[in-house]
Amino acid sequence: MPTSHTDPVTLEVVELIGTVVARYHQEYEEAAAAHSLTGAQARVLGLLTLEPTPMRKIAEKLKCEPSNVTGIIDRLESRGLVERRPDPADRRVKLAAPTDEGRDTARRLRDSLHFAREPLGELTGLERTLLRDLLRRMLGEGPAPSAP
Amino acid sequence: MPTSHTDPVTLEVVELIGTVVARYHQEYEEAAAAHSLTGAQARVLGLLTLEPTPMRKIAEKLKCEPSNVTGIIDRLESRGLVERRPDPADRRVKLAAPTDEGRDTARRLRDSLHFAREPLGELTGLERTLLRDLLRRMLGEGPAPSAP
DNA sequence: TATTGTTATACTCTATAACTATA
DNA sequence: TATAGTTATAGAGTATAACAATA
Repeated sequence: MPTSHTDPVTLEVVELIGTVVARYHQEYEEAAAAHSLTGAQARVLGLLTLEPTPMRKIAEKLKCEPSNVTGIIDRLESRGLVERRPDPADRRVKLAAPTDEGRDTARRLRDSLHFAREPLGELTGLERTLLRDLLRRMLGEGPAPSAP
Repeated sequence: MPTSHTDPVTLEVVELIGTVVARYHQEYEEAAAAHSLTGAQARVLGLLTLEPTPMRKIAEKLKCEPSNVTGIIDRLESRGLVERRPDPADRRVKLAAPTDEGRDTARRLRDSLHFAREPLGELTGLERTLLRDLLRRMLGEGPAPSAP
């Protein structure tokens, strides 16, 4: 039963994943910088394009303290990419939402993220399906290897 | 020829890799914090355990400006985990090297990084070999699918 | 002249604690 | 009283520019 954590194959997979992580982050930061955004600002902006979000919830997604979100939204707002709206249901809450320009910036940024797409070009459709199923199982997102 | 960058499988793989990256980073930061180190300090300390390294080269590995390395090494040095040594071959160069305590801390930190080992426990040896070969090809590290 | 490391400066992200306005 | 958001503060990482020592 090959579940050892120190066999050569496992160690190499760990190292390869480390390489993937490093490349992913580097490209993400560069793509953000190309739009004059920091990584944190880019992440928040991307988050808000899904739906207007209370400050508190943004902090949870970012896994940081709520007080930090104030500054990040401040800077995005001062650039006209985000606005604060009142929540009709609870006057304590402020919803952060992207402006039209913010949505446009987020879209262009998303399109510029080539990583994990360029490299995947090396793999056939079958191999990508295989990779998807392996990653799914690894992440415990159900072993269901559905059809491509 | 399935090399599209927008088919459902590719998009899901991209998303899964994003999840892997997020989990990896989170656990790395937590492991570093458990040893009272920042992520950057932990990365540098790990780097130095491979070999004593000139300040300039550390900056290249971290992909940051050399001026930043001064502060990171300062903080590691003030805690007794790292020391600066002269380079006999070039008196301009300072080599950063871990102390015994630094090496010990780096080892304990490395042992505490469970990610990409725990999740891999879900996969059989054959599946891990498969995953390794897919990641290798994706990263352009040679298509050689050597035996497990 | 060019390179290595450092200093000085400014900005962003981070956590902590105290504050306000609502609930 | 409890919660949402903010402010104030301090520490760390980052880039830029200028500097001393050495090559």
